[in-house]
Amino acid sequence: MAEQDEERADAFFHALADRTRRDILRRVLAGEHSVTELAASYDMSFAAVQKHVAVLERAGLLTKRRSGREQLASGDVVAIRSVASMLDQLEDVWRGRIAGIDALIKEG
Amino acid sequence: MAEQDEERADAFFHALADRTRRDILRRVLAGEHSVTELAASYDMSFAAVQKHVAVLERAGLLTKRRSGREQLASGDVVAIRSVASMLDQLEDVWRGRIAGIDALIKEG
DNA sequence: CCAATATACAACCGAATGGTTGTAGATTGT
DNA sequence: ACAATCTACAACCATTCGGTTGTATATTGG
Repeated sequence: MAEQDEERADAFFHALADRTRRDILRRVLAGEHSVTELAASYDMSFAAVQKHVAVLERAGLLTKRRSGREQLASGDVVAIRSVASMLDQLEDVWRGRIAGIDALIKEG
Repeated sequence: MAEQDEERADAFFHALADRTRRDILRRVLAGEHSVTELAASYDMSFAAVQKHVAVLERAGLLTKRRSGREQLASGDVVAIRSVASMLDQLEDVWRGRIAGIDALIKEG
């Protein structure tokens, strides 16, 4: 896998490795929400939530759109699909092992 | 999602958020490898690699089997599938939004 | 039995993470 | 114009992370 893909993978998985961020992602996948709206849902400071949103944005899992003084966040389902496809690639490696074993059995 | 699932998700995504660990996972998905064998592949101490293996093991992405003085590590494809299904659930949330929009359009 | 091998784990260290408070810049409504 | 609102970001702090070295414990081969 290319270096750039590894960096993307680092960012993706790191962003997903926090339950507050996963929860934020669920909300913004269901529909647009301003940062203030999101922050109201959690027992932590606005700044903390804003940082979580920024992590998700840097990872490309979420995009923001300005609307007046609000910043409306939206989940990016395409990015989520690309994380899923990384896992599929891991599965393919495993299938390769099985295929190898099958080949050995058939050869035997 | 239940508390226990969130903990599993934390462990899964955290384990996957490091490229050395993802690489180890690829190797042990392809076939069994001892910790020493794995350690030989990376430019870091044996102890560092052993810790990475331990993180993957705690997350349930890898299992070990003793063989003499060696510990043979093997990737668990079922665990990987369950990470993928967590992403599928996120996708479902997004589909719910689309379904909602479609409904609105049809109503309108 | 004993030396070599394979693993595990503790203690430590610098950097990153997840949280805080405080400050400052846009934008809006009156 | 100006007070209120929404957001961004810096500085700080405790904890976790990813690495190190060193030590201890099994297991094996000769």
